Amino acid sequence: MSTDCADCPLRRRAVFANFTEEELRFMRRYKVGELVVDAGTPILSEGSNAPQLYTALRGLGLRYKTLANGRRQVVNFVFPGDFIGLQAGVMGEMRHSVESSTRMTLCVFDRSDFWNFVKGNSARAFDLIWLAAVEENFLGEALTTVGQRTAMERIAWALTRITLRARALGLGDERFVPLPFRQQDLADALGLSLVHTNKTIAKLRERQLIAWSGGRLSVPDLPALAAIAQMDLDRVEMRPLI
Amino acid sequence: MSTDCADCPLRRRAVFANFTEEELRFMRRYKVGELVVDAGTPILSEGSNAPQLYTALRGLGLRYKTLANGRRQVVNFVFPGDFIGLQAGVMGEMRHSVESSTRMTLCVFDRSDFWNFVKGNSARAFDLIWLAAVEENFLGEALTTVGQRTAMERIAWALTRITLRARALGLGDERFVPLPFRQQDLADALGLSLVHTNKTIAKLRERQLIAWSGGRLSVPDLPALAAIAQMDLDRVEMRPLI
DNA sequence: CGTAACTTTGACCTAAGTCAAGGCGCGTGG
DNA sequence: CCACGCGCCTTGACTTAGGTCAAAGTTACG
Repeated sequence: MSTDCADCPLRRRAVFANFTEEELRFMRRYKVGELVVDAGTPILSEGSNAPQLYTALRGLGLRYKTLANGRRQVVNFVFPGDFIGLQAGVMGEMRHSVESSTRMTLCVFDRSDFWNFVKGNSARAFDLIWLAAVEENFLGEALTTVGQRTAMERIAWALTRITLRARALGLGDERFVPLPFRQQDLADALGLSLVHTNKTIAKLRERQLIAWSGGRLSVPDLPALAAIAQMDLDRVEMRPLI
Repeated sequence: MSTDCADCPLRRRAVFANFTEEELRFMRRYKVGELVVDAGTPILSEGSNAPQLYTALRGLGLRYKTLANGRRQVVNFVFPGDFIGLQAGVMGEMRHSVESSTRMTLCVFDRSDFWNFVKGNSARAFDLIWLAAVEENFLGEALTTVGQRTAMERIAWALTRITLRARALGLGDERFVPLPFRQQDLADALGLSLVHTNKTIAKLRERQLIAWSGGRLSVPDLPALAAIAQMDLDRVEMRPLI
């Protein structure tokens, strides 16, 4: 059963820009359905010329690239509100794969409508540029993290980022945030080995800076964690929704 | 003396999509001038709310981020045709700095016109999305490189990418490609120390795979270099021009 | 309950980092 | 005109953060 855009679970969240009635009608024209996938399902794969684009509505996932030698780089984590398939929409081919880490609900669009979508509503076009710029910014930060920070700093950075992102979306409660990823996923995101990731997490745990088990993360003192990561906690940004 | 868009040095290059007369007129409306800067000049800086946006016309530069502890991550190299300041245009603030490595010529736009620009021409809006998606794709690849490849692979990857990019733009000749960056820049782009970068380059030189001196790079056997980097040489992409 | 998918721990190894000393080309000014 | 200084590249000796291997715990679940 497909939800109407007016009842989209994301619209209620404060992070997302508000839509007018007219904008809502416009969006409704492009939504072709809803997709629910189980944890561990491939959604798009690298090199594929996907006919469908998505917006994540519920659940978490991973974006990753695979090398010839089998190593894997997790490029980002997918949260509700993320647009999936921009590269396919614009370049005709995905350059990374996307897979669910929990059960996910996705809002489905047709790739063939992409151009009309951009043409038909310049506010939405602007939002897509915004989304792409935010992603670009994130990847620049991730690159900086993997290129310049120590293992301890990287892990602190990733957990801080995830906590911020999840809280902004109203996921979890004031104590816990959902973290359904495996340590291997985190390791692959940060360019670390699984073993070293595990040992570094253990250190953070000993120092009472985090508690992570059963797919839930608790960060009692976020500024302290952010300080380890050498990051500013300032800037929080409003995100547009596609 | 500002060149007219019709005579833009980039339009002649085959990589760039062609403009109609009408599109040309539209672009001309937004160009407010041309800027020439010497090598080593800061163009935009992280955190700044730049009033001007640019397209690189001639010369090469660097995008980079600086950490609290002074370490620097070079996020990308700037080539002719690159749009500079998208983040400022859309988010109001740059999240990385840009600096010239050679004398550069830049095409100047007003940030305040950005919204009208997007609104006034959906083909240009589409191009901006494209540009952002290409950058996102590049950063994902760079992240994968820094996260998963060895020092030797990283250097081979970077030099292959640069050679491809420069050749596509018609820079240099069939033998040499301009490479005005310092080894420190390359090291900062790849998350390696200067010393290790130098020693790795020396190995590639011994094996006759590259020759780099005097700001010029020669790669006699690109497929061999690409093979070391574990990359596909397939996909070459048409780029739009702003 | 069995088993497969994760996490944890310990012992050992190596790719890459750090430190330090030269080298080399080039521009400037005595 | 040459020498001094400065920015960049090169090389060698030594250190270390993080990787690899291997084996034992823990969950989650059919």
